[in-house]
Amino acid sequence: MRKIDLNNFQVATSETARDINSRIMLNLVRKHQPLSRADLMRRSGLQRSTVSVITEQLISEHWLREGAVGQALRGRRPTFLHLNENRAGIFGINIQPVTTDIALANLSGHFLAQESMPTPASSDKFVKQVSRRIRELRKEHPQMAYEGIGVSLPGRVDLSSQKLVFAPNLGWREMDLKVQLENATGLPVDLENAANACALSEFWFGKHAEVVRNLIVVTVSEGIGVGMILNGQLVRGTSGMAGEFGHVTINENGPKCGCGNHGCWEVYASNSAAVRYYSEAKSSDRNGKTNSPKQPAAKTFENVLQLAEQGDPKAAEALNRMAHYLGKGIAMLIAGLAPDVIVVVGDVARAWDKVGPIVTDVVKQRSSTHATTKIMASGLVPQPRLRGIIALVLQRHFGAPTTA
Amino acid sequence: MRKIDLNNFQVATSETARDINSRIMLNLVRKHQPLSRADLMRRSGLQRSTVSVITEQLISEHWLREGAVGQALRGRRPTFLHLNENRAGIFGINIQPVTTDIALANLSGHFLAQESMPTPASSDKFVKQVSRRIRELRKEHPQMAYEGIGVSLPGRVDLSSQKLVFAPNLGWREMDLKVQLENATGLPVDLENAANACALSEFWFGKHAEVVRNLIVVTVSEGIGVGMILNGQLVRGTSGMAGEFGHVTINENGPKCGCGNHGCWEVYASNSAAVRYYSEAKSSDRNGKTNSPKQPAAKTFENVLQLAEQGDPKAAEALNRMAHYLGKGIAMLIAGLAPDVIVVVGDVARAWDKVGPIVTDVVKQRSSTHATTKIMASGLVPQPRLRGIIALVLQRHFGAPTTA
DNA sequence: AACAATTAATTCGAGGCGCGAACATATTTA
DNA sequence: TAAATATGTTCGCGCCTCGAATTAATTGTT
Repeated sequence: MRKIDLNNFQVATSETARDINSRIMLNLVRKHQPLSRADLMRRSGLQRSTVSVITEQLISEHWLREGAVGQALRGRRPTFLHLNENRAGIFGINIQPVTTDIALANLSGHFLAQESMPTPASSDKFVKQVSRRIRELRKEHPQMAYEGIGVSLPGRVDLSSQKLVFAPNLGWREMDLKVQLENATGLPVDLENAANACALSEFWFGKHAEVVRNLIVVTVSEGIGVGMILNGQLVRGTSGMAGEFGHVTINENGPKCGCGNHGCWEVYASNSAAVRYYSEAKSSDRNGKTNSPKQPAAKTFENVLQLAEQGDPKAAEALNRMAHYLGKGIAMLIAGLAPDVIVVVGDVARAWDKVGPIVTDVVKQRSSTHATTKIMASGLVPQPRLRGIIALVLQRHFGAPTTA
Repeated sequence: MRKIDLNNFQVATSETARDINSRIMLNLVRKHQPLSRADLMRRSGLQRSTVSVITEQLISEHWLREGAVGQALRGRRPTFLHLNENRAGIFGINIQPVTTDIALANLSGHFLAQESMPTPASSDKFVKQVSRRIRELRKEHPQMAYEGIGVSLPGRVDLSSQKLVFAPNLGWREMDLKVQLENATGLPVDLENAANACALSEFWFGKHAEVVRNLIVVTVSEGIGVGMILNGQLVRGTSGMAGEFGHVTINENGPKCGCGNHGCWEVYASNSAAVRYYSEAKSSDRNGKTNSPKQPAAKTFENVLQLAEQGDPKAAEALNRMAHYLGKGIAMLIAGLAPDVIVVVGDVARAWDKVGPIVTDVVKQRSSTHATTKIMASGLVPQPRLRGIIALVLQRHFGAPTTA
């Protein structure tokens, strides 16, 4: 149960009940469509009359549309209701150090357009290029009602100022991306950390989305990010800094991390770590017997994955070590937060047949508690960052209304 | 923003708005009392007429009572409103391995009675003794309207079955304490883990309670427990197992923990750890030069605290080490969850002048993020477990209503 | 002492909303 | 063709908040 926030509450008006119930109905249609008014009545527990009125209102506001007439063994046939998917067009932007993706999605999270471009060197150029592309896309899809823009970032967004802070991998300096992009496009902009976006993606579009209320996403790339859904909502912490479990110290005397400390989790379990493990194994080989003079170089994690796939034992060993440490960190998350599901996102998910069992083993060995967390690799939801960003904007209409 | 849980939602009725607004008003009075109807109007933003009607209703339901007439420079004088503290009597029971506390509190969290007894050896005896004592207390305070019983436990409570599980320090076997106690007393019973209870206590009665929405309590005794308030509500995780950060591995090769693993955080930072550090230092002395033949024995953490207070260097060193490891774990919590406040509860809080600075140092050294978490010792709220248990029951009436 | 100004609190009609019964519509079965 | 059954709509009732008007109580001014 939530405590009422007396510094930021909202009283109920005469329209509050309608707001609550129409959101519930909208969600029921989203989940179970197609659905008749009678179905909605049964699933919601509202009166037939109430359902009728709310449905009429939602249709007039273009949230729902009537579809085909269904079958019935006896009696009048039901008129099916559907989400009007074009009611809200959402732009999703996924900024990563090298590449930036832009997508246009509808209410169902389906992409109407998707494209990539090199990430501009400065935020000014970014705003210019992206806003031009968005103007063009709007012209190409004039039938949509545009809701807003969601941006996934490889860093943290300060909650109060909505400015980008702490994004070491991106060269941009602290800046007000939100206001600039809003001014350039005329659409409302929401910023969100990439790990949080992935968590939202799994939470709204994942296969377990229907039952799970506590879910954690671990994004593994050059670093490690954690996005947490607890009690059915995103955990952002003070000023949006929550989720930096990647910088929890695993070993004080470990290698130095980009954050300035030593032996952070991401130093041991990120893609970069696997590459390091591989090259270390290689060089130790050179120092000893050169039993494999033709051993190929692995400059990227992609290489390591491929080599492991091809049966290279050193690459497999590097993956093993990475998986081992991944398991340690995940064990920490399970002990402390006991989520229903932990989803691993990133290139490593492609080798989950090898990595997954090791992670599970390490976790099993360390879990004394009765927690029954499922660990799985992403892949069910393609483009998790973009999808999550869509979900972020989606929440405005499908999320629980803010009452009290 | 929360996602609506379609497996467990609540539609709005015509009374929903009243429910929301009267809870808001109840909370406003709780925080700012005494308060006039006009004050409530200004603070809530509701219409004067609405405030008047809701006030009348809350008075007729005995939640509020009218008090003195206030002063005003001009115009009619306001009639002050107060919480009717006796509207709800709540029994708080704090079970610990050795001692069990029973308290009777009113709506304000003030104790009308408080007593202790040795913890019974079995749950059957516990139910018998406690329910008899509660019957007697009810007779002694016949003016109260009794709301329920809250029980703080040194273990985890399974969310779905509401049974006590995973309480290694308590000798009782897995059992249905809730139902037994409800049958014996006729009052509704809520069970909660002790760390969670402390978190609730700080959240509802602590000095920062008015502004903070993300708060973590670390309870330090024989083990370490963590209670988390995130997004203004308790995080219990799947089936109530969240918060076992005490069993996160700090050092794989460390001493064995009661949970079966090695080198858990609580092996390094609990009271028991400090006692171990002290006795290790002592024995190493014996092996070397016996420079302090009269060095006293320290069998309990209490001893270590006293010795450190008296200037014993070995005891101070033991506390230092404990503080150091406490800092490591707290740094993990800050990196991952970025709460506004972390409160340390337990005997160690009494030595916070020595322990606090060390903890802060370790955290500062490790925090690369911009999180601005305050770390403090408890002490502001006496009897945190009992108070938290009161808060747990309090939430039924003062918490946000469950809408959608 | 009388009256205006000011603030507190109540009253009352209007409009939004959900409830539930009655009614209209549509289809199958006897 | 009539009864049975299911979907969907209409309408009056009661609950709720809003906002204007009204009553109540107090101070300052003339």
